[in-house]
Amino acid sequence: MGRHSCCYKQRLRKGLWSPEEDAKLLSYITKYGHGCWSSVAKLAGLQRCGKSCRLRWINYLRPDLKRGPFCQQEEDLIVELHSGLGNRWSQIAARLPGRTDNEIKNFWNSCIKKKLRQRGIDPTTHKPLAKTLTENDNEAAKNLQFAPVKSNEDKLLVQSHEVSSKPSDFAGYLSFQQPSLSASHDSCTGSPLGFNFSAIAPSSCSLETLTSSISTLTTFPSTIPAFPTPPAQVKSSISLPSESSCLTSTSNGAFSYGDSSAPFSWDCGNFDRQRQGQVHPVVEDSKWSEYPQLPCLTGSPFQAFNDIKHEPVNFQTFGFPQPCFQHMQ
DNA sequence: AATTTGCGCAACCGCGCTCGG
DNA sequence: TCCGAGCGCGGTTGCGCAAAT
Repeated sequence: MGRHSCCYKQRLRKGLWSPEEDAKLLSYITKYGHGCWSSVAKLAGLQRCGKSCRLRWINYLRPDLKRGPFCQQEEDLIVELHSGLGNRWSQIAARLPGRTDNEIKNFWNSCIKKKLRQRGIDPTTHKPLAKTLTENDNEAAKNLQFAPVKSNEDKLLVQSHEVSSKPSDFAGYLSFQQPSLSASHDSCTGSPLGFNFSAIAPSSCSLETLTSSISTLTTFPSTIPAFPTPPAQVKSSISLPSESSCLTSTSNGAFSYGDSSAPFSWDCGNFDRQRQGQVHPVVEDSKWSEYPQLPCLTGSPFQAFNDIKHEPVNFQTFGFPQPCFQHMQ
């Protein structure tokens, strides 16, 4: 813990607050409110800088603080919000009454990060850890990713990753596991955009098995928020990740509304942290030829993978509600 | 029993923004 | 328009305690 330069100049106290200091600050703010923090310090008779007083009040003395350990519901909400907002702790805290940004940040860094990693999820991207992205094609094939996601009948889930296990495990895993889905939201409107789900596929599992296993997973849990009603007319869209990010990104099958000229668009997900939660621009029909196109991936995932595995291309889009497949390497 | 290591959390740092003079 | 003070936020530090050695 360092000390503010103003504290040096004015020989102000640093470090932990004593109960007496807390009492002074609490008593003063309860009576008069805080107003200008630099004057609070003086008027309350504290040898502290205003900044320190503000922090102490916000993180500890405020009467509406909840305290105590985070419950599972709060933890889930933090993960969900973080997937859309990133490290914007103050915005996340605004959605958790009684919790401070500092508290949430500490909880994230000390607990949640670790838990996510244990589950094979990258805490930064909220996507499966991409440990095999640089390995050879055979290895990449085991990590084939299935992007979308949702059919007209509110069915179908997403995607695979790898793990070493018996082929038979995979079918069982998908069939019996109630997946922990996380919803992604539009950061502007707050409306749900899509869902992330990762299932673990054994490395020895054939892609045919994998495909059939996915098809057995057909029901959304009832807790998933309502999906936005798609408009009558749907327009395909494409968004462009940066050249570097496209090599390491994963897909979550997010839906997004386009701008006013495009009633609805859908893409294969978020490509890097900067773009997460943003509404991607809709590409005009006439501009499509300017972008790298993949083969139409309406066949099996296996075929799709074979078609695109050597292409350093971003992704493929389809009109809602067609599923598509994506692969990164 | 003494020492080391790891972890959680409170508090500080430093940057960028806003606002008033 | 410029400048400085104040504020808010995300990142970082280091204290204190418990577990491990």
